[in-house]
Amino acid sequence: MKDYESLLKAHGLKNTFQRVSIIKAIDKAGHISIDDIYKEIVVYHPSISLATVYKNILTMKELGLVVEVPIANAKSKYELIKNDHIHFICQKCGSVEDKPITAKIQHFFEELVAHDAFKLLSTQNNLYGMCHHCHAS
Amino acid sequence: MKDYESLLKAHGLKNTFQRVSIIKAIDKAGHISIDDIYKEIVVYHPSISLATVYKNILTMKELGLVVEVPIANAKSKYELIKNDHIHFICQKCGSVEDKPITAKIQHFFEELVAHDAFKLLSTQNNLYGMCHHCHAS
DNA sequence: ATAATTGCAAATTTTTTGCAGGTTC
DNA sequence: GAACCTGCAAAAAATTTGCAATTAT
Repeated sequence: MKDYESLLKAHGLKNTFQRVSIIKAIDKAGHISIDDIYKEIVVYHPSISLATVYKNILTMKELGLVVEVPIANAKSKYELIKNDHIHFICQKCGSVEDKPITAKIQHFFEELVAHDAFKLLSTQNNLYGMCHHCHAS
Repeated sequence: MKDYESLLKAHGLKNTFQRVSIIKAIDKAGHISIDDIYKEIVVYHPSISLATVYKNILTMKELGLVVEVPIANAKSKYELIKNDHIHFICQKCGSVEDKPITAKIQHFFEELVAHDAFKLLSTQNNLYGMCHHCHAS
């Protein structure tokens, strides 16, 4: 991802410095909490308000630009919209990594929901444990 | 589940009316928010305090008796500990249903983490969409 | 009897809101 | 210039804490 301005425009949002900063922070981190988005931006743009981050995350979520990743025993993180995937969540350091979902699994999910007449829209698959790095230390 | 007293004892917790009520509410609902646990108990035990529910959910979570089910765009719900499974989450009515995870999926996850030297402890798989009932109406 | 647990009230933290001034298109 | 956005401060909501009284073992 690079052209954040177009991304905003495509979703009917005005192009502000604050918004570009928010998207940039999410894109850079991959997965990041609201608080951490704010902390990152405030360094180089001290006048930004936390309320602005909250408002924009809400808007971007509603427009489907950003997706909330709720995490057990932690605050939600946010990611830019992407295809369904699997999260490796380290319970020690809190890191979140994406892994591709295979067609096989996708298919399995589709079979599962079909059986129940559940209309599937998206999936979130969190694998909790310890990342390589934390496990080694 | 039926013998809530033994469940508490097994986790080293004293057997109080409040705790049994909390576990009973979770067991009955399957998945329920802290607020709703409180609302359900206060009807027949008006002196219970919301703080007690909070404190106990925290304790039970730490002891592994109860598991937090974080949900995108909603408050976390709680369930009694059980084997890993899949959640069907209706984005209209908020209902959560459990579906068994198959050996196929388990196996897929295990292969995936092995490849990354990630130490897998548990999984949470949320399928978001619309349940049969809401979809029909 | 002892240690744990509860309920209350207050404190803290998190999130939302209203609005005046500023900015984008 | 119109509609949209921002920052601030205040409000509301959610969660945690301290402590005296109560309860379980």
